[in-house]
Amino acid sequence: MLIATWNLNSVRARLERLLAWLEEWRPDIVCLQEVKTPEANFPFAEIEKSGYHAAVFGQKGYHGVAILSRSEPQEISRGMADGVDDGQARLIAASIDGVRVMCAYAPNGGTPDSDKYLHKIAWFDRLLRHLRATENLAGPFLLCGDLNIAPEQRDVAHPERWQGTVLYNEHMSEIFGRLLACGLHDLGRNHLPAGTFSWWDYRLLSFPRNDGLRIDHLLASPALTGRCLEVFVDREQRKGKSPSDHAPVLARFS
DNA sequence: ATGGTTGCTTAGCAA
Repeated sequence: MLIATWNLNSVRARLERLLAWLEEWRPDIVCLQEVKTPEANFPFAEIEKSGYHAAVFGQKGYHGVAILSRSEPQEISRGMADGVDDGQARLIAASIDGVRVMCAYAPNGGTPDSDKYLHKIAWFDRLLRHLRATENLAGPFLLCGDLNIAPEQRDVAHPERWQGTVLYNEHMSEIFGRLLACGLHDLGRNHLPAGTFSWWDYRLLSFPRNDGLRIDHLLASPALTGRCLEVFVDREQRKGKSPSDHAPVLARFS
């Protein structure tokens, strides 16, 4: 079983690339972030033609998440259902082939002194409550997505330059640690060598310089962690004509 | 210190 997470940065701007990539890897489940479209404009037909179901939580212009799967998704839930509505589509979950899969796009956080950063912190507080309240972390569970946190020094190409940013600082590492304290395992930490990244800024020739961060994650419950055979980043998808600024992260399970 | 690049939507924001 192959499961992937990919911040596409617009599903419509990168549909041809996505379809070719689905054909290349035929993953069983794909968590997409930043689809940047409401459900009404989501390319369901093209994706279904490729043999995939799509569960979508969309929004006009910004954010938006989706789960693609070869088997039909069950028990789809959108958002956190905690009475808070920040108007941002960042979370969708579904049960597929006996695995509970949650696809998340965490707030970026803007700058450390901004309201956006406070919103990021509050969002993770809500996510942790939501996880504990609604999901069975004792079963096969996977939290995938762009969490906008590089948890450790090994996840940052130039820690001295990134230290203190919204993507890499002690508070963010502590929040990431609280996710792990729920009993989840960071599959990338277990299977990827230090210095493996998933995102490179569009600016400053970041990718050619490999000035990247590992901010896209697959966090698995113990039931799944033991079945993880390998994790890899498909860097080819950061190359070529109009790539996303993120590369897909894939995990293979027995 | 600043700048640099995308996508969505059409000037400016978010990343």
